[in-house]
Amino acid sequence: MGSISYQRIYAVVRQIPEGRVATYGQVASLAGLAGQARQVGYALHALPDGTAVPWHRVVNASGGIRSLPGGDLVQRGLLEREGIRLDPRGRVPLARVRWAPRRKTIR
DNA sequence: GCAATGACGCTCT
DNA sequence: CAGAGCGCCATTG
Repeated sequence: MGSISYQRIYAVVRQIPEGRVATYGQVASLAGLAGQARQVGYALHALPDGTAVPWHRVVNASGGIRSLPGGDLVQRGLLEREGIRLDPRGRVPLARVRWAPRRKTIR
């Protein structure tokens, strides 16, 4: 792993429970990187496959998915498998599945 | 060390 | 609702 920031981000993402999602900005704040939503995306992009980090539970502020070309389909599938139905426009209903952090994270 | 890049976010048009 | 512009800053060449 390249940097400590990445570890902070992974630590937060790893705490997102099944059936729930968080936005990049949200993760950034929880990781102590408020305003650096980009870094979160960057970190997840560099995330090696097979890691215990539920990267698919992280979406952008609009509930939309982007990720890699074609990778968005994978993420969509993983989310639906957790019971998260996507909107007609292919977006996550944040109003219902947005993860509410337990105080200091880590329960 | 500098310049370009980027799984984003927010505001204005 | 779509597009454009600006901010924020670690990682990379």
